[in-house]
Amino acid sequence: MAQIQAPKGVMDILPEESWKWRAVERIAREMAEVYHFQEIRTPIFEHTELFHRGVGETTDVVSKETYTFNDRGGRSITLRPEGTAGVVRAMIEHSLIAQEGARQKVYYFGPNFRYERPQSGRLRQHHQFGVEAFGIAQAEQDVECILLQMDFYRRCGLKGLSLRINSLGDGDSKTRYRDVLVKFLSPKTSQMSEDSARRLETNPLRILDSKDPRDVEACQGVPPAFESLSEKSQRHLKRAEELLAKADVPFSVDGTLVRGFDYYTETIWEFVADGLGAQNAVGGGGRYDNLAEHLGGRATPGVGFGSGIERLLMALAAQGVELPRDAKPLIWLVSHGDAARESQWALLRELRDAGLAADMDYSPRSIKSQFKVADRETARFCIVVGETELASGTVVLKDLATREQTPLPRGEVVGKLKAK
RNA sequence: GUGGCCGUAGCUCAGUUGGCAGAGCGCAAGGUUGUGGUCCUUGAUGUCGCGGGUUCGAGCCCCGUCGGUCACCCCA
Repeated sequence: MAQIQAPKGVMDILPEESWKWRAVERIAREMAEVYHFQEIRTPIFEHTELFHRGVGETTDVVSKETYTFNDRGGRSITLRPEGTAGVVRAMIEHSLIAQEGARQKVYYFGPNFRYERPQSGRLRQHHQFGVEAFGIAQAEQDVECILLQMDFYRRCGLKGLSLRINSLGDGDSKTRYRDVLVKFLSPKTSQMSEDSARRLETNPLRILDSKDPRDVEACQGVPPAFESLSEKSQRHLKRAEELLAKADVPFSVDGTLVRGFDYYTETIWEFVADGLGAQNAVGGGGRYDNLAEHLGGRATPGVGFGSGIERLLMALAAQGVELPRDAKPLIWLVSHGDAARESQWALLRELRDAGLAADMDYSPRSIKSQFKVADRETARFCIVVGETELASGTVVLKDLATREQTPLPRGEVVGKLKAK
């Protein structure tokens, strides 16, 4: 029988790895809650229309990378390729941003799906930790998100981080910059890649992101985005820079930084980390002041980021960083003889009732083998029972690290271990 | 979607001009019929990714396909 493999580009997170995921998730939740964000969980699929309108029809992610299908009722459904659109939809749907002055700060954790060719740091299912803050237009909110993101990385032990920021400005500034780009690049259309020549019509900002040597050449001397900013947008960017500097956050302003989704306005940013391959961004974000209105809600400013968990773990591994492990100490029950095994089976129940992590081997192996298994399972203590102990109503408690063995009345062992 | 490299035991990998499928690690049992990590002995485990083709004979050559990996594209 042919064996069934996982679909291309997805990853199983096995027990030897899953503890790292839990460590990262724990840190993410702690940081989000310290910054007073609350968790939100939205579905992993939505109506296709949401991403077309929210993320943008002309983005690569939506136009050629979505998992889209008709469900049995004939509705067009798309597996979410990013987290923001669904969160905004939920905010509007549940009237959380319907009132004037409403503010909401939420975080999420979960999978995203993009139909791409897998490579280092790029999968068809990947996971993100993200936050979104609604209702606050001030640059403080942008910087709060950046600080939270950075603290999250630092708490995970990530090194070699660099932060780039830029501003696309409000809607008018963005349109103005678009026109500037078209004017600047149009004479060079013939020297650019076909993709970029096409983007000149559909999504000129994306051309700035191209690594094609022809496009890089064409973009030489391109005017930076901040030259097209309105006065208000300039002030917003200046304020964000000022706040970052005051917080001693190293960053650089990159006037040609752009991001893959159409909804961004004003501040955008990206964190790059050492230890990754060609896909070296661990996370990025930005402001999206027009998105809520664009999706049919009340006009509400918003800002947030998404951070890739796989990439974070990859960078941490490459940097040799150890994440904190929070396993309960394991107690392994060892027995000699059938009667002793029966007795241990009962003790196992008592230990577990007391909330202690305990296990034993149910096959009649030799004592030696039982210890080997205990060792392999990284047990901290063994409780040994044989004929002698059964007869005297005692157990032998062994500390596997020190090899120290102490006989105890059976009735005392649970309490003793609970105290450790 | 395009291109390079790679698919042999659970893992890492050898496998000669086409001629009996291998090693190390891991796993199991034993080395005082009651004590682990080191050491020693013995043992088990394969649809050589899958499907065709060439050949007396294919892990090896050819075609296809699936998967992995890296880069482009794009992004986390």
